[in-house]
Amino acid sequence: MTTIADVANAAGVSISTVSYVMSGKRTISQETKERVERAIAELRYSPHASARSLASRSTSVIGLQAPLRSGVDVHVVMEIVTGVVREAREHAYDILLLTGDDAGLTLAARASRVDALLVMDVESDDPRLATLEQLEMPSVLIGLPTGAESVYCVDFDFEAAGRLAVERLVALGHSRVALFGAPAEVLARHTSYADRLVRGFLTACEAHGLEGTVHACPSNAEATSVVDEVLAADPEVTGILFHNEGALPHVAARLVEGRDVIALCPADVAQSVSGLADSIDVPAEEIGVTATRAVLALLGGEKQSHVQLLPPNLNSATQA
Amino acid sequence: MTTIADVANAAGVSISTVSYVMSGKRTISQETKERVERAIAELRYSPHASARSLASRSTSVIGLQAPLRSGVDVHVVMEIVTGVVREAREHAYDILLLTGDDAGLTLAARASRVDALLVMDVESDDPRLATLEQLEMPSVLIGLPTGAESVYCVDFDFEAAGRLAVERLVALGHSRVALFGAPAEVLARHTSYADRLVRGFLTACEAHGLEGTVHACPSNAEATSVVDEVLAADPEVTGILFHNEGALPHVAARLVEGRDVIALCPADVAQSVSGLADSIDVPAEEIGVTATRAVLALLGGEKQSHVQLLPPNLNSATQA
DNA sequence: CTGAAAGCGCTAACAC
DNA sequence: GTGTTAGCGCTTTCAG
Repeated sequence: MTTIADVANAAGVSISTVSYVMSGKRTISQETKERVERAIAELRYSPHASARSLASRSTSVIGLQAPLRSGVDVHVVMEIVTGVVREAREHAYDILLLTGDDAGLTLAARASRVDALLVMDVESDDPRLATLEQLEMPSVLIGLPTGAESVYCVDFDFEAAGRLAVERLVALGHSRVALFGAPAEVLARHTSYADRLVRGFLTACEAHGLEGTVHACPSNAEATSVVDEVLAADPEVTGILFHNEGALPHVAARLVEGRDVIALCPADVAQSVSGLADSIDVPAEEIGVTATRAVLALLGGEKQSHVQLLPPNLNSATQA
Repeated sequence: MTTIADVANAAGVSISTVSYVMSGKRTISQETKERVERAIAELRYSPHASARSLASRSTSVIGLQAPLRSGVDVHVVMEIVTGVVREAREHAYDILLLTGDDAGLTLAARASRVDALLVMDVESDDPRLATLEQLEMPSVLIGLPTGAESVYCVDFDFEAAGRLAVERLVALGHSRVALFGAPAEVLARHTSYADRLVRGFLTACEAHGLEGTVHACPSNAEATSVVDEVLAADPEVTGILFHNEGALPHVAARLVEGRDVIALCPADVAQSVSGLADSIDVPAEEIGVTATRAVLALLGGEKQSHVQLLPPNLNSATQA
């Protein structure tokens, strides 16, 4: 293992000079700077992460709690994680994957393994909020718990998306609409995004004097029976907001017969299903990037708003 | 921040005693042991990870290179990662998520950020093999590059799965069979598992004197046109091995008309699609667990075989 | 513009 | 059975 001392020797300078060349925290003559950089390159030196964090009291690691639990939309999760990792690496940060429970956060934080925390799969009344408070470590939620003013939150604006969808369906002339959403288990634990979508949807229905119903939906082929039942029970439902990427390919065909379906999912998924009226993109990777930027800003001591919601956009099929 | 010195003070012992109580590396009297443990609990002490790794020259972190690139089967990737994280945590190891490129490995390894590496999305002739060699860090591939005797590899035995499927189709009486597999891009870069499945499939076809063809398949609704074309061009194809989880729900219906389809995918996915002849389970989470165990064994200095392939099992629909 | 040296919090000899 | 102490490799004062 080559250390900073090896580099100092090779370059004929002191250890601190090498350190300062790397950090740029003090002015170095062009000449010594080059000598040091050459030595670094020749020796393929790269500083020992633990030694550095011990001395500097920071790790350049962000802890990420990603949902490895059932019911979540794997595709979206993966894209968010991709965004997080990409943005973090761009700023020389690494991502430590934490387990989903409360202990995952606590362990990483208390052992000073990470500089900050990024928490996914947030529930409306999330038990981890209290934990985060205690840890007093910079942290950002991907999601939006109810009445959370103190924490930092980043997410797609599912509530606005619900409203937008209803407004579009109204414009298309529908008077009975239905939301097919997350699996029952996700709704049952009041996952933040599912709650907010439902709220936006129902609020808008009320505002427009529509009848709107909400239906949990399994993420696989079983979705077909749910859809069939609902539509059989109420054939007047002609406008549909569909928010379940896993189920979509199974039900797309029977859904669009004489109806308008707005799919809420990543753009590529929507594209692969034909016959949809419109779609609203879930910008998953962008969520990850934005959340990571928020964390980095926090670490940089920048002030910022506590809640950042990415606005929904309607992709009109007729315009394409 | 509470340090080991605080604990030592509170318990009225030396810091080394505290250290030894935690590691169990020397015998401690029951009494002092309890005093120390009480102090640890009261102070909520947890050792500083960087300080520990600096002194002990090990991090308790495993670097994981997961594929965040297109074409891969997100569902399977997620399950593998789940298995990895779970097994790692069970042994007090954390997972650092590395970017997919060559630099990701090198950076983490040279900075001593990790004790070992776990590499996913392996290609038959993977450029990272050379890199890994140089790094001389314990590492395990999830996949099986061609002619790799020196590295450690864990994976599902896709080649055997290909043979097994053909044998089953033969037993069902088919004489013309087709494999619908990974997207073209995945095949093009010779992803290890795709290559091996094709090899097993074609080998077995030859052995049984069958005509077998292989077709790349997009992971979305576009798969339908591929399937339609192939089946239109050769209506005699009655036995099918389908290895593309993303495409399966789109094509299942039209595929099974008068044919037998064996799906190669995680059990829950297969279950949600009806009308299949049989399925072969891809035990994704188990792959993750097994690979992690291999890494841990390596770290523990245990000898083990270089290649571990999980055998395929046929789930007969008729037996269910 | 550069060096010397004091820690960062822990592990693991080396003492007794 | 327990304490003392020399590092681990780096950052950052303090001193020129």
